[in-house]
Amino acid sequence: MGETGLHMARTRDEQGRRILEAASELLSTEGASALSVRRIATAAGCSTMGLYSRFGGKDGVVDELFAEGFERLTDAMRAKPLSGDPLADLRGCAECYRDTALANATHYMVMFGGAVPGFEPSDASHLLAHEAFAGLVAKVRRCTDAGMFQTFTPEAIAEALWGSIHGLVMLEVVGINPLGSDPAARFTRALDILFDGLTHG
Amino acid sequence: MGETGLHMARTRDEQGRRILEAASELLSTEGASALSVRRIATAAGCSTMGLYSRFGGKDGVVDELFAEGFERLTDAMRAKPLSGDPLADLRGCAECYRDTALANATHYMVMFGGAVPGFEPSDASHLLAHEAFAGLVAKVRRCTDAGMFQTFTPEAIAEALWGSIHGLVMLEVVGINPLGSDPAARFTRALDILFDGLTHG
DNA sequence: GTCATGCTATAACGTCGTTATAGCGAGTGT
DNA sequence: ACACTCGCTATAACGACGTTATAGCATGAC
Repeated sequence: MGETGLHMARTRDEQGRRILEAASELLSTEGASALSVRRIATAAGCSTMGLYSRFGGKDGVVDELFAEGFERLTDAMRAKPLSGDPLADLRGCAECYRDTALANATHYMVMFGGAVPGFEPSDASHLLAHEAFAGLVAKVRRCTDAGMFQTFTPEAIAEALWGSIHGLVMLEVVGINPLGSDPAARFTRALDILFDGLTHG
Repeated sequence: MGETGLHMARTRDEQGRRILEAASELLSTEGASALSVRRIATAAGCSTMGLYSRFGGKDGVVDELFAEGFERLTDAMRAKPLSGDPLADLRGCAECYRDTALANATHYMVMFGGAVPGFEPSDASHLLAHEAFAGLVAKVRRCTDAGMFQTFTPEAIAEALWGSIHGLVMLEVVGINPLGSDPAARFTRALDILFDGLTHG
């Protein structure tokens, strides 16, 4: 629950940590619309200027939440132990991605949904996102190295996988479900199709 | 360019049409952040109350843009003539979806990206979205009827396809591209994998 | 002719992100 | 010990936002 990212505990002072924790709590419990400078400052027990002196403004705080979301995603996928079956590991990674995204739906909307109107992630945060993607590429490469996928490069496969997974998760997070079907089963079926295509059926 | 949806020309008066046209123009040229009540009213040549008396507020106008976006999507996909090859038609439908979404990127962000903070589509607009999905299901059913896909029901396949396509398009619209690869080739490769999976490779 | 009704435009309210400003406490040079 | 600078604080203000209240004014009914 309350545990936040690692770097914030290192580089920020007590007040800065309180601000980030208050912002993360607000985002988790009330969504991105609750992320106002005044509300964060009040919850953190300081004035609005506390955000500006430490983070340069609202976007600076949001950028930390953006990074926090990616850290949770990468950490969750990294935490899964590797088995002898690269294919099963990759599938587990996809399921783990979905579980983590749903468990941090409001963070996910900040990361990919443009939930904070003018926000653009910093270069450092973009790098975190890139690292998360690199982890997926590595898991795909284990399959291609084992000769399980023969169509494309690991990077190309990871791109297609990530895009597809992202779309399915995104529709689930925002609650779009034209047929009212079970999202978990829907996700599993989509993975079935994708993996059938990758292993050439 | 300036042509708007059909229903707005029918049911709205001159001023209402001007408001919707100004809003659509603002969305297309400057993005969702330019969609403020005051700016729309000024561009339409009326007072802010003109929006409230006709559309009940900002969300009423945004709901029309939401519907307009779905109409453009369904119209574009319906406009493609059917060939004798259901599989090629379905692929063409997917490519058409991407082309239309990219050509109306700001509309697409309103429809799926939550670009307007508090906006929730009306029931009527939800129905339009459902109809768009039904069109995709019909195109999938032509393939299953021809015995080309044997794994799942047309609805389940359409769900997986739509989610995957949506994710790839969404990442492209917001400019996320970790490897800097060509988006069109990326999209085509993802479709290759999906269709390989559907036809059992 | 008088009244009611509905649309109009203006003004106001509360909130937003951001900036300007003034106060204050710590460190520094002499 | 004292004046001075500097960084951080809190308060207040600015412009813009969505929305609401209000008053003016047209038109139709009787």
